[in-house]
Amino acid sequence: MITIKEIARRAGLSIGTVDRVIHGRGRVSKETENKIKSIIRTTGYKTNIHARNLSLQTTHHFGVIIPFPEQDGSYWDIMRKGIDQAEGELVSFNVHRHYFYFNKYTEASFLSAGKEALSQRMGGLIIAPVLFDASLAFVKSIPPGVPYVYVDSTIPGTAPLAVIGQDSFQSGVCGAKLMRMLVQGSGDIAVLRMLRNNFHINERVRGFSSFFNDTPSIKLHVFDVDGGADDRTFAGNIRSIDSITGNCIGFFVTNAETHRVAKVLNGKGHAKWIVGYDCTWENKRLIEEGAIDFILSQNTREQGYAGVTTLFRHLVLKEPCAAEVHMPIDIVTAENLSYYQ
Amino acid sequence: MITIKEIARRAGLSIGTVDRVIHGRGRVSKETENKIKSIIRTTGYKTNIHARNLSLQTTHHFGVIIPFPEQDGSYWDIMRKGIDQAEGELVSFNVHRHYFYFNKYTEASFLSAGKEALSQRMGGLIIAPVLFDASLAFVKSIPPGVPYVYVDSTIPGTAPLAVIGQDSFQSGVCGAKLMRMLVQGSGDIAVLRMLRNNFHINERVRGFSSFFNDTPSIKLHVFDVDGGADDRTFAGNIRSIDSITGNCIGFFVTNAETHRVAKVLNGKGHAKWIVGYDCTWENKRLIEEGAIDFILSQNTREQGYAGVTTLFRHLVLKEPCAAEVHMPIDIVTAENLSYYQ
DNA sequence: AATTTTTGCGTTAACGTTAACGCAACATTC
DNA sequence: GAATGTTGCGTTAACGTTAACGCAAAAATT
Repeated sequence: MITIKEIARRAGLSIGTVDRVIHGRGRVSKETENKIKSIIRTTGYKTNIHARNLSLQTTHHFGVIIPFPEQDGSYWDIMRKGIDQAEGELVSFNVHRHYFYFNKYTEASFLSAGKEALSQRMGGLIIAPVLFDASLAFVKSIPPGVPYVYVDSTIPGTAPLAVIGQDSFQSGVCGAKLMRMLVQGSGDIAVLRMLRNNFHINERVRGFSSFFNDTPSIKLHVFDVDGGADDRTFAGNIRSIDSITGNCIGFFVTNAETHRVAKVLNGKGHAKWIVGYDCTWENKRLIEEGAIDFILSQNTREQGYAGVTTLFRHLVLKEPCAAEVHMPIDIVTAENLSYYQ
Repeated sequence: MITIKEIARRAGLSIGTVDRVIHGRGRVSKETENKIKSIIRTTGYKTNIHARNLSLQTTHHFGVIIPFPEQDGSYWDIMRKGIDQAEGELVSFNVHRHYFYFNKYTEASFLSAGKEALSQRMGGLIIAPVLFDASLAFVKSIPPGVPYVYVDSTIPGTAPLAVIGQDSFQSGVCGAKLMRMLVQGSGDIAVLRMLRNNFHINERVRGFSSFFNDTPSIKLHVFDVDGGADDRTFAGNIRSIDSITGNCIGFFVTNAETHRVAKVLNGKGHAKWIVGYDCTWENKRLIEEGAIDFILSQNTREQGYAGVTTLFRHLVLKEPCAAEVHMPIDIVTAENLSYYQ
């Protein structure tokens, strides 16, 4: 591996000049600059990461702006696990994560979390842009030079370092395939839209429905359900949906609140087929008990992990990284449950 | 972060002595040693990885002893992808992998590959111990100080740094669950044991069968099939199995040769349900075409990746690592296919 | 013409660890 | 008692990069 010293020797210059060229710090003649750059190109010089970090002696602070861990049925707690794991593996590089939580139901909460992250001068940001307008506004206030990656969702028209997420439409299709295997022949299926105006959830519904487009023997009923309601209200809503349709034998639940639906419908014995989302603790427990049949995992933990490593590769290793990371659509059921978290 | 220099200062000694204690290089009095060790404990000293690597300036050579990539329906080529990816991510650490392929049908081939790896003085080894006796013999000849990790399988009674693999029994159970959904009601199912005396394959058969223990409406027929046979012979064997049983509507194929079975049975239109193993190129293509219904992935790519990173964490970072890594049992079907490799 | 500023480069200490080397003081061997 | 280990420690150069500092010479401003 060629070093700066060797480049300097070949160019008949000092390492200081080479360093200035590499970092574009100026105070170098055009001619010298070109000479050094050509040597760098032809020799394929790569900066020694250890020497750099030893010399720089910097700590890297990553800001993580996500909803409170317990929201969405503790969905965000899973992501935190992945983030913490990544931080643990990168201690040697002085990488530290700082959480700035927000309430996913109020824009002000998001904005203040973002503001706080910026005021604490994070070197990079991991953002869950679940609130579209607030995210758009906030992202514009991020100083240039501070890279940010999106997890879970994305905001078109912005310039993140990377987008990490899952194809929600296709996951809906996948859910439909599983439901089709459970509900063979003909029957009615309820699709529970757990949030209005949520891109992910709408895409899941769209993907699910598309699968049954040419299947007249299956009838879909789409219902809006307030996933944030208290247990009593929620149970009442689910029960009334069940009684309205009467003969729905399958329920597709479009977010991590699947367990709450399962508890109402399959609380005493298995009565309905249930396909839902996300490997939260509660959902895993209910799969084990047989109350949920399939869970589609967003690989939430891996999303968090990938968010940190992406920032790490960019900020610490200064290496290029993929602009889009598509998480696989994991199918989780009782028989392979224990290997997912 | 505390440094060696600081430890030396607190102990009233020089950094040379501290270094000797840390590396157990002797030439230090018992009393001094204890004093330094206690300071290390109380301060939680952790060696600076960058300084170490900068100083050591070593290249790490990892030997990878696996079957020829094209064997087992190119199964091993997938693992190679994961290994190469890991190497790519670790270039900064001067980590290099060297392949020593063997023919999985001859022990001599394995032994010579292993011998060659040792003669080239690899710092660590990744071994696929698919040949039990040969692996056992070889592993005994590995010099102490050269760590090795197993991928795919394991050899009890040996002392690998880590074992990376999948619970084959449980994957068989998982395959049975999927088959049960495809073959509802009653019917006959063929189980193709693709290799004799192979631990993994036998476990998969055992897991699959156990699922149907209490299901009298399903009748299982276990057949031994030579997965190494040429296409003509192979097709003949599959066809004769099909005609012997006559009414088998589901086929459980216990290794990556699933595509060859699917080509024979579902070559023209979907006639039989097929559940098999491993996301090889051919298998993926046949899932897309609808000739294979479900594939259980061993996460082969991730196994290779984990093999390299495990050695890396041990040899380069000198950090502890998990002794057992269980890969999830990924369920792959047409609707989520594109996100797996 | 005298001054300040800019340009273009070299020099150097520092980051933390490693391991070779040096060197007293003491112990052992012939 | 002279020669030869051994023990227990300190000193130092090196690894490659960074960035502050210094300093001529040339250019620009008074």
